[in-house]
Amino acid sequence: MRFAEGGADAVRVEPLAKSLGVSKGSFYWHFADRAALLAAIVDAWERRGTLEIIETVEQASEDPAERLWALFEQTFGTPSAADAFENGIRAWAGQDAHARAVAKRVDKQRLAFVASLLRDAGIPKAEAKRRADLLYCTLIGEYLQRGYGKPKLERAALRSLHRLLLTP
Amino acid sequence: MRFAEGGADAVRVEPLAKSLGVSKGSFYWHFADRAALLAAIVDAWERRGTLEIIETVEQASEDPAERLWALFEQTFGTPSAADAFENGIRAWAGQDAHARAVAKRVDKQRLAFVASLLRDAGIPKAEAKRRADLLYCTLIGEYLQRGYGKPKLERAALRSLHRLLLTP
DNA sequence: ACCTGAACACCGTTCAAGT
DNA sequence: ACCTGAACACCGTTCAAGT
Repeated sequence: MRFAEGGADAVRVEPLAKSLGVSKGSFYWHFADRAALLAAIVDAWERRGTLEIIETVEQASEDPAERLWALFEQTFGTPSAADAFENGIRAWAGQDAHARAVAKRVDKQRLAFVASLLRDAGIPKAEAKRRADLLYCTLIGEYLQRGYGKPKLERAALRSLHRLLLTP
Repeated sequence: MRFAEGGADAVRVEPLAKSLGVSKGSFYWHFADRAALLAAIVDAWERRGTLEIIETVEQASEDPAERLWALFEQTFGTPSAADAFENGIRAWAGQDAHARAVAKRVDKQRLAFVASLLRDAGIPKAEAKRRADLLYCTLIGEYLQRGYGKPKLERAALRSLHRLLLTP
């Protein structure tokens, strides 16, 4: 999808219509306007953006520390188009109310999950929340950097982070 | 500046010319094209984006741990237009070669500075580098979230991070 | 040296008209 | 129910012509 490459501005109706071999007028039968198409893209992301990862992590192990590591591998692991998608959404959330609402909901769910993981690993509740926030910032910062360069955090850095987050 | 609000796409020559009360044709006397204007914006950011912070931090204290805290206050402190500017640059670096080159240079300089701060605080070299990467990811992740919501990391989270980063 | 105005291309949007 | 084609607005870019 174009969205994963150039973000919201790369989603243009005339080129899209051309690549589908229809007139651009036809686009307006399917969507009210360009904003509606973008909203549909954002909505699709919301559906995929939470449950998938949580399920994988919960099936990975029973041990909280191992679960945290499984989460690291799922999210910091091999770069994919999903990273670029995240960046596009967040950049666009700065300008679009709907994208903003969706991004906030997704963030909230993910943060709650990470915090519960850390509590299971024995970190007190308030500190678990703070560390979840830290981890989440680190993750989306890493994604942002991947958008214009190589992955920044290799395995050794992730192992450090894993250890630091579980420090009593 | 428009760039701090909507990023690179918010920088348009016709509206700019209109707001300056000149014809848009006149714009092309001062800049080769829109890309050249954006390049100039990015270059100005590069000049401000490194030295300022480093100087402030070095004057703040002699003690490495206090210096690290001063860095936290400088960078995670009160949100400003500079945060939004960072986001705009990084988003655009995904699509523009010049912005990418500048962003990488800035990242490199800042990371070297943070790593040296951590080494001064007694963290071994390789681990200092890893932790610098972690801190930097966290910072730009925080900035990205500020683009569409309230600051995520409050003082308590920052103090946790400060302590974790200095853990032997 | 700096600006204007007209021209063209590209894309978003609308809409009457077609099947 | 779905599509076309023409029309209009907005903006990037060029360029001959003005001062």
